[in-house]
Amino acid sequence: MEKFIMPNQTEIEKVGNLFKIIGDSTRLKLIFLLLEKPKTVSELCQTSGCSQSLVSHQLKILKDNYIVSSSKQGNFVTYFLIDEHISILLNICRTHINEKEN
Amino acid sequence: MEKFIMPNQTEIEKVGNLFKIIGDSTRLKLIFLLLEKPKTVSELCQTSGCSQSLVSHQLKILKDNYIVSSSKQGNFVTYFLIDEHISILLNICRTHINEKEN
DNA sequence: TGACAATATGAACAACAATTCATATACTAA
DNA sequence: TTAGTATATGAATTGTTGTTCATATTGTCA
Repeated sequence: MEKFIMPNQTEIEKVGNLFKIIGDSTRLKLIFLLLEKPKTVSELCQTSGCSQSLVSHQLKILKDNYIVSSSKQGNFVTYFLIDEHISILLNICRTHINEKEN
Repeated sequence: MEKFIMPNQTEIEKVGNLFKIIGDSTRLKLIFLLLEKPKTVSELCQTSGCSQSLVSHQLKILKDNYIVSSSKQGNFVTYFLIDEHISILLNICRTHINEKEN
């Protein structure tokens, strides 16, 4: 049990925003794909089955929220997850789901 | 580092849904208030500053998603968090935010 | 340079979700 | 039973967000 400190409204909104970002199937799929290993936009399009435009739009949102970063080699842009918190969050969430639902 | 297993579409949607539930400021505020200790609807209205109707609506969503439960004594209904996963999720998220933003 | 490939982006649309308002239900106490 | 309190809920509205479409940008290689 961690010590609990009630966050102020600003922090509540930041936390809420992070969960909102992850709380979308398309973005979450991209995150899971990147969890395996870094990938280019076109690889993400293929493996996710989403359109190129949609993938780019959602990657931008993930990037603006410090969840992924990218590097460019020629025409290709490779995206990767920035840190491990996301991975931990996802694992806890999956545990929660498996316990609470059928 | 945890072992990684790519989830299927169904699991992705479940995980996404859970994050979506938490990813709303009003619900998150209620969760934080309940993290301190169980509270009645009217207590939640007072401490959150939200209308009674809004609080009830959002509590229903939290309940439908197995995040809170409730018990009734007379006219009053006390809500409480079901398990500790939420608390862990929130702490990780707060850590993430403090590291990545100013 | 010109043609092509990979990615990004603005605008429009459609779907969805949060909030409010009015009212219903359930319970208590007189 | 009646009045009053706590909570729940349906419908309407408003705001937000995901997705698509068309097009722009950036880089490669003949």
